[in-house]
Amino acid sequence: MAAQASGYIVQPVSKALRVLVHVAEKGHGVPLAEIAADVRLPKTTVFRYLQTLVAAEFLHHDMESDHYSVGHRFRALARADTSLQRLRNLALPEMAELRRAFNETINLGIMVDGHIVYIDMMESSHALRMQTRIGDRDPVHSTSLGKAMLAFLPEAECAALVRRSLRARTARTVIDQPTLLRQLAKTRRLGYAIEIGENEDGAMCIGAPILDGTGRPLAALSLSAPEKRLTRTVAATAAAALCDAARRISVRFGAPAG
Amino acid sequence: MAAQASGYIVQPVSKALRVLVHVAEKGHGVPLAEIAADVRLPKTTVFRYLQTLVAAEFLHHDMESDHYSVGHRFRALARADTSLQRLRNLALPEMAELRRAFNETINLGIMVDGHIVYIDMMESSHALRMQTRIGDRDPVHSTSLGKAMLAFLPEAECAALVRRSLRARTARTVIDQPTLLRQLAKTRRLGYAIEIGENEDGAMCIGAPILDGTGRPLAALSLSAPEKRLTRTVAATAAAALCDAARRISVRFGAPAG
DNA sequence: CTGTCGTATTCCGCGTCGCGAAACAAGCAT
DNA sequence: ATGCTTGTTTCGCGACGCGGAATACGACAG
Repeated sequence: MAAQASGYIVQPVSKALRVLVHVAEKGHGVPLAEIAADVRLPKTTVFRYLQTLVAAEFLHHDMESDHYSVGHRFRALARADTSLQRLRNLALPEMAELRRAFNETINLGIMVDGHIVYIDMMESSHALRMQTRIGDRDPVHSTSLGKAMLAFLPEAECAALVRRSLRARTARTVIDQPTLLRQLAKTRRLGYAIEIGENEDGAMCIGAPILDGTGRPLAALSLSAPEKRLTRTVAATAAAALCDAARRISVRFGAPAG
Repeated sequence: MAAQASGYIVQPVSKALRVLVHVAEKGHGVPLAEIAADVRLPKTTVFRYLQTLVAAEFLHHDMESDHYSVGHRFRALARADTSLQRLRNLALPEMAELRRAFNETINLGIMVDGHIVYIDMMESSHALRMQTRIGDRDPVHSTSLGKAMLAFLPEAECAALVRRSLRARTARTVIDQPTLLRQLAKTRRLGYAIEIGENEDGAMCIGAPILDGTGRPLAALSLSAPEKRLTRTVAATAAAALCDAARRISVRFGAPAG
């Protein structure tokens, strides 16, 4: 194992990972003895690592046969990661096309524990342009991305998020719950969300949700621009284009094509 | 953390996994400080875990921004696991149908470091039947599963595996390399492999490869039965059925339908 | 250029806790 | 029964992981 190099290697961790890799690489359940032999570590040690990995649900222990195999925590993480990978790949060309068509900043974001985080972005070439950095977070209720996802979340989850205290980012941020719910209903009807100066003074934003096969929003696309530049008619065509793009991505995730 | 219960939890491992989970759950790169704060562990400790996780390539460290994100080792494991999951799901109904049609033992196997390992199996109801256990391994060159996969492997890899010293399992095991290569050429032509008493005396086996979108074999299906019971004509129809089943699974993995 | 953050690293001495041989238990063959 | 094989538990030694504090680096402001 190439576990040296940096002097800051924590042996237990390093060795436990070797065990994890070994179990994951075989497709089937493996017994303790075999693992210990293959990884060249004392049975006792491997035993402890396995217990720990099982407790963390990275591995699964089948009591019947005393075999170890990959656990659901590991699978869940993997799935989350690959779906993100996939999302980026599918979204990037659509975003490029949107940027080309409108020359405004296009964002791709997901929701993580009640916040919007930007996972990709293409900037407009205007000197005056909206800027967010990948990895940044914004509140759900003050962004078009957030509203677009909120609107298509299952009733209960949406309600829970709206019920939290809503912080005002600007003078125009809507912090009144009934008002927000009304906007969400409208978003559901139109298929896209709008936000004007609610997150950043002078900026506005249009967002459309990307849904998976079950109808759950897993991300959203948005176009953001200075309020002045987005005339009513441009905004309308942009909204349509965003919805089209978002829908094309959605179908690749199993959403109904209609 | 539900890391108690069993008294055999290794703290460094347990805590490092928490760090891993945390990084993987956010879709984007995370800086050390944020991780440390979120996981409620001292910066120094988290730092060491990160170093270790990066060394094992479970995480990736972007030197530019000093951000940590999931690494390719993790991705590779995840991919391997999910494709196996998928394989089982797709193969099971096909296997059930084959078992029903011929009432012989049907095996599903993959190749792992130069051996065939059985990852699923459905038994015939005959008293005299072939039996392997899930997780068992057999040589590549003495099984129809192995030959089926070998034949469709890229030239170089196939050659490397054939070049190894071939151990004889029975009197009829082919250990002569030219002979084996000739059989593989035939397998490529027919689309399936045959083995008669080469792995187990009195047993014979027909195997067909499951290919992915790139044409690489990722598994194989086989039917195994006592040599006596498989007449020439039954063998022929079984081979055709196996190939059909294998092909149906292959297309689900992106292989050309033709 | 100089100070002041806010990061990521490095140092280092303390004492925890992970280690692994060996003893134990539980199956499953012969 | 008796030998195997497996997983589990015990226990005392001392390596090594720990984390506070000190340092280095870099970004930004004045």
